[in-house]
Amino acid sequence: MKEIVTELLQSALATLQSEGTLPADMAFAPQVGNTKDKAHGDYACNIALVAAKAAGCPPRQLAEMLIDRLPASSAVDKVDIAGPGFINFFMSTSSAFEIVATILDQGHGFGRNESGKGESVQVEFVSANPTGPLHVGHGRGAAIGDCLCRLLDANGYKVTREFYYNDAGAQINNLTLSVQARAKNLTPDHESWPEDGYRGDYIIDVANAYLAGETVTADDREVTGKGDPEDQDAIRDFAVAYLRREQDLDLKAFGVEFDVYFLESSLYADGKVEATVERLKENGFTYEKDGAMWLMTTEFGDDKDRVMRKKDGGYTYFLPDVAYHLDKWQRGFTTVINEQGADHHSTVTRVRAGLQALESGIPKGWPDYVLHQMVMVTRSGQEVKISKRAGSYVTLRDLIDEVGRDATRFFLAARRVDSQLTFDIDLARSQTNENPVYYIQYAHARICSVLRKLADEGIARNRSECQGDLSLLTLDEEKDLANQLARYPELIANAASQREPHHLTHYLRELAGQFHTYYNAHKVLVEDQAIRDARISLYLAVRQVIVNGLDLLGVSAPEEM
RNA sequence: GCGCCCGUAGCUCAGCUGGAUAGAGCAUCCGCCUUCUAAGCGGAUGGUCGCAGGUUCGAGUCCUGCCGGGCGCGCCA
Repeated sequence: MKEIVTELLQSALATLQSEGTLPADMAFAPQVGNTKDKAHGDYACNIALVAAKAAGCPPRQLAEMLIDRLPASSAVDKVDIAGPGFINFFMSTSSAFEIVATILDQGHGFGRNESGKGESVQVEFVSANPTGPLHVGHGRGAAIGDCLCRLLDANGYKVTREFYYNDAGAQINNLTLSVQARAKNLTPDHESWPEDGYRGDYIIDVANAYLAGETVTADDREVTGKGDPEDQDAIRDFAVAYLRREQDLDLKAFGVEFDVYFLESSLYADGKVEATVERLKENGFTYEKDGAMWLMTTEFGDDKDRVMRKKDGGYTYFLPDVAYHLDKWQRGFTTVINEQGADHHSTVTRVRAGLQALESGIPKGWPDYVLHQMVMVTRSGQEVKISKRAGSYVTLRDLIDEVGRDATRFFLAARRVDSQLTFDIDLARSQTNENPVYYIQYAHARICSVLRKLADEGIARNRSECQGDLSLLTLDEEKDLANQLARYPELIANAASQREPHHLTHYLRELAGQFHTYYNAHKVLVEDQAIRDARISLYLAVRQVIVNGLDLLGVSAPEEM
């Protein structure tokens, strides 16, 4: 619909250019927007204000000339000039409902497009260290990352979900020492408790399982506890496997699946870390100082150079990170999105700098980052403290167990990634209209309920069949609904390209609201069968879009509540 | 101190690449079930968009400086 208006305007602009009113050597791209106020019609365009200077006449006068040159279209009822020179389009009622047939025809495909042309995109998200269960912050990353993947898929991209498993380095040693300490029955207040050790109770569970000789089976490995509190290698292997299994279970409970688990240790095993170091040295961006090897990241916009190899010979986390991203590039991903917590934002410049220093033809701003801000959890208006090191924190699993997967996913994806998120447990649990998840699901269930009622009367409606004369749909609520439905494909395109999944939650809340309004104001199962059939078609279209939208969020659409 | 993010109704938040009179939900107040699920709907109240400048036909949106909050500033990740 919006495309039609755009085409009409383009035609009129071209005419004005050929007439010499507008310069022929300039390009004019009319922006057609949705109106906020119905008095302004269905669509509005500001091109007359934008191009007024080029035309050398007042905006309103230019608008008038444009309107005179708009080709005739049955989709447009009326065109007005308003305010300083906006062109308002009032679409015909009949054209507004064409979307209903389109939706029912396309079904689950409605809203999807092929703009990605099958390009391979990799999204890395969660990537939690195997040093503890996933917490709410990881949950936000999982909800956003997974929704982003679904959105990209809906836009015709070939998506690879990847989890970077940091199974080497200092934090793993720290984990090993912590489990060892617990295996020796030490408590965090003991004088020989490891400095910065993980104090959480889950470490006790790991230690006990290790001592008991339990066998843990994670998705990619199976390890049996050796039971020897002195064998650090055995403890490390067991602890990593144990926590990896826990995270697998957390993610499964959340309904998030990854295509690739990439092990940091494999970068060492495959010589990719060394190769990266060599390359950086060859390119002349390294130097020795204070017994360490530094990378000249300041050459690429960092505020200071960074240590890449420590005095003790080990690498800092960011060197393997660079090797890892080179590997991503070499695997052919021209678009890579890293979804992380904003507390890691300092890595962005570093990793990009390291990649530039490789001089491997990687573009400057590569890869993309989506950084989400912190999550605060509240219960009864009180903040529930999250402190991983201290061990008293809300795990993702706790949340899922308490409020359910649907509400957890929805709430964690419902805010702009840029702003901090308050997760209100009471709200997420509530089964009232304050809770957007239930509100939306209820709209879906209501439609299903009406269809059941209809079926009881012996009338079966195929979920994808458009029946009835849509021209009988003349109510304001019906047109509003149709317009909202028509907006969906554009929303999917924008949410993906802007990497802003939260738009989806807001859209669905609005759609559900409009549906409830309509449902309450007008009965659908009316005597007049022609009207009934047309309204049911509209219902089916609403249901389809709710299903499609919730699916992109990974939230279920129950048929009854 | 430096860097990044945020500041919109009493509360939680939208505001789509600057566009018309700034929008929802909750809370508060007033209404609606002999009608397809009241887990719902309608109406009312509620704002100097943190503050001050600047850019332009037009700024919640862009720029600068302050104020307030979060995060980061490791040879941790």
